[in-house]
This record gives sequence, C-alpha cells and structure tokens, in this order.
Amino acid sequence: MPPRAGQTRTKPGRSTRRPRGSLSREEIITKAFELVEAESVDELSMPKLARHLGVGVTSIYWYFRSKDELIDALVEQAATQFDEIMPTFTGYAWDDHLRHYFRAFRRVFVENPALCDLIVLRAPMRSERAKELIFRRLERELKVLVDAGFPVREALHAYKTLSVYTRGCVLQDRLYAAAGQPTDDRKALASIADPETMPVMSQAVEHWSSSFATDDDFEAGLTTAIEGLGQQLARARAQA
Amino acid sequence: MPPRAGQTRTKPGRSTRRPRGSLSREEIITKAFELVEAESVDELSMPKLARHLGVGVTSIYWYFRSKDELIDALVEQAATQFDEIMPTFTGYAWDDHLRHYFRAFRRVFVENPALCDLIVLRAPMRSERAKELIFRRLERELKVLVDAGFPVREALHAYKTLSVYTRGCVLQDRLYAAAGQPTDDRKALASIADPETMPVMSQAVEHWSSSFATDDDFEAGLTTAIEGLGQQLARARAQA
DNA sequence: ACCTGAACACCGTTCAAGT
DNA sequence: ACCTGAACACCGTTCAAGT
Repeated sequence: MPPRAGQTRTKPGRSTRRPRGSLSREEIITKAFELVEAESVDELSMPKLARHLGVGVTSIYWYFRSKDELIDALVEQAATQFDEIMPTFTGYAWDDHLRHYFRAFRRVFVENPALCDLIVLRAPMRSERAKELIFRRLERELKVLVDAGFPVREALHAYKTLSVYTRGCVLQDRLYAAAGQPTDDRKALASIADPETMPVMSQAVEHWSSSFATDDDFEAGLTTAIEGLGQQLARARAQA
Repeated sequence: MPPRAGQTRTKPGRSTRRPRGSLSREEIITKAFELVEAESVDELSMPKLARHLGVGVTSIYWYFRSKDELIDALVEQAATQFDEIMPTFTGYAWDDHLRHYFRAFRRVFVENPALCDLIVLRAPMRSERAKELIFRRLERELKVLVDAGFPVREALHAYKTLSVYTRGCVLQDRLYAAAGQPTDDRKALASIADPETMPVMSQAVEHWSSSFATDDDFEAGLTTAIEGLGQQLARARAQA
C-alpha cells in the first residue's frame, strides 16, 4: 500500500517519541497481560510487548529490571484476578462445600489459561500481596472444615490435597490443549490392548481417554478424596 | 595460554571435521539427555548440544528436523528410563500396594528432575513406544485393583486420581526447587495471621509450609485417597 | 549420505545518549 | 526523570556448499 498524502513516512508501528509521563508500570502490566491472554506466557517477548505498547523496547526496562520481574508482576495480577473471579460459597455442608469450591477452582483455570500459566505453572508466588490473598482464602476455607469438626492440621491437609489434585488436573488439561492433537485415544489403546496379553486394559477400552483429567476423571477423584475425608472426620468426631 | 609446539591452532572447542559415520541419532539423544540432567530442559540449546557433541550446530538437523522433534525423542528416552527405575511390587494388599507404588512414583521424579521435566511437564507423550510402556504399566497396576474387587472403571479412576495427584505434588516440588528460595515460611505466615482477623490460620502456623507438597503433605493426601477408595471397594463388594 | 559455516530473524539486556 | 536506538551475546532454523 502506498503512503497516503499528508501522512509522514515513519518506521512501521510507531511514529513519534512518546511524551515523558505517558508510560507507566500499570499500563505495561495491563498490556502484557493482554498479550498473555491472547497468546501465552511463552509467546510473550519484550519486543512484542514494546510494539503492543507503542514504545521502544528499552523503555520497559525503566519500570522493570528484567523480564522475570515483569512476569512476577503478571503473576500478582493473575492472583488478584483469580481472587475476583472465584465465587464464594456459603451455607453448604463441608463436603458439598468442598465439591463446589474445587469444581469452581478448576473451571476458573480451565476457562482462563492465562491464569493457569501464571499461577499453576509459576508457583511459588513471590508477591506479598498474592500471599496475603491466599492466606485470606485459606482462612475462609479452613474455617468451614474446622467448624465441621476437622482438627486444624487435618483441615489444612484436606485443603492442600484437593488443591494439589485440582491443579494437577488443570495442568494436564493445559498441556493437552497446548499439544493441540486430539488423537483418537480409544483406537490407539484398542490396537495395543490385546485381550490375551492385556486382559484388564482391553476391558478398560470403553472408558479410556489418554488425558487423565477429563471432567469425569476430575469428579471421580474429587469424590474419592471427599469420601476419604469423611472417614477421617468421623474418627475425629468419635475421639471428641 | 600460548599454543604449545606441535599443536595446530584451531577454533575453540572443535579441531577437525568429524568423519562421516561418526554421529548418530543415539549419540545425540544420549548427549542431549546428559545436558538436561546436568542443567535442565530449559537450558538445553542446539548450540550448547553441538559443542557438547563436538559437531557443527547444523549437523544435528540432519537427524532431527527441529528441536521439538529432538525433545520428543528425549521424552521417549525418559519414559524408558522411568520404566527401568520404577520398582515392581508384589504380594501387598491393594491399599498397601497403592501406597508403595505411588510413593516410589513420586520418589523417582523427585530424585530425577530431568524425568520430571520431560515426563510430567511434557505430557501428553507423542511416542508410540512410550504409550506402550504406559499401557503395560496400567495393565499390571489395574490388575491389582480388579483382583481386589474394584470394577474396571473404578480401578481406572483410582489409578488416574493417584497419578494426577502424585504428579501434582512432584510438579510443585520441582517449581519450588527451580525458584530456589527457601523462604522462612512460618514467619511469613505468622506476620500476617493475626489471631483476631485470622483465628484459624493463626492456629495453623505450627503446621505451615508454603509448599503444598512436602513429604508429610503427600502422605496425608495419599492416605485420604486410599481411604476413599476403601469405601468404594466396600460398596462394590456389597453389591456383588 | 553426511557434515559444514554463513546468514536470517528472533530474543533479553546493557549502555550511552537524547529530551 | 523518562524515553530512545545502537549494539551484544544468545537462540532456532534454512540454505547452499563442501566431502
């Protein structure tokens, strides 16, 4: 396309030097987060971000010492956003509460891959603000369990177990999505699982999916863990 | 250091052109795996690998179309190695069996971070050989559960749940190791967990560790899941 | 058939220089 | 104080050329 009349010829993407106060930490974080949402953390690069901001690459380094420091800021942003998106549940019995809570926990990550990349794959958090959000969340969730009769130590273990399990499922989902190859799982198994040499697996063909973290899988594991917790609670109550 | 007499001056690191048949797919994989073990997958680069092999960078591209294809080969190598390292357990009751099996499962990854990088963080596997190894493993492990009375579907869910949970723990461990900052967890919590505003968490301080996947945490989750499975088994047996 | 270096488009980061 | 481009050491990959 030839340059239109009245248009000064410029370097592609940016025409003028940005005025002094026009850039800010916040704008950089916001625009970087946009890029991560649109593509992924791995795709984020300083030159790309600079173009998206309409700035010279090096300008970003005035606000962040390194890309790593920028990512830390994005993780904090993600933690805040996660906290806003997560619904709060009240009035459920402890087991239904856990079920709803971790179902939502998983959904938020599955529906927002950027949050998954920044939180699940970037633990541990280095931001004080993010830690505080986690502590507040834990206070609320542990209270539900302690009120139901769980000793504090067991309540903490219960939350950790379900949190790690759920994040494990979410990671699995994310890796499968990134690989982006919906292979015909059942056929692959069927071709290997000969009834003679693999009697059990050949029976399992109808339930097979190579992802270990489908909705169905997640629900099954969630139920298993909650039933286990139920037994622990019964013992704790009997002791008291 | 001045070049010694009789030594021809060469480019640093490699003196002669390698003879024709001297390089091979296998050697590349072996040396690449060495690098991943010594550093990490993220640190692996084609130039580094070429230096380690004493070859020109581009020679590698005769054997692998891309770095991605090379990594796929490394994943297969890792899967084979994992299969060799994992001990086999026989003669245990189903619950003790699961306990020993997944304890070992976790240990292998914790002690071999390269395997964790290549298997846990690189799922799903694209190699047919790796898939076959997994199916064989599943056949053996599911048999233990089915023999104990689990329906095939429930046995599969049980394995998946514990596998995802264990890999979740391993990932967490790995991320904490990579971050490499053994912060004083308990103090961090104590400074935030005011008994007035956070009564439950302030009681939890003595059990706190910011990693959700310590040995103790893992064992607790493992027990919880196995207890849940015990209940499911009891129901399945009652039905039969 | 196998190994090679030059070259390209990218990346993160530093530095000295503009305003 | 804030924004800039030039420059550096890296990266993955392609290509035409050696043997």
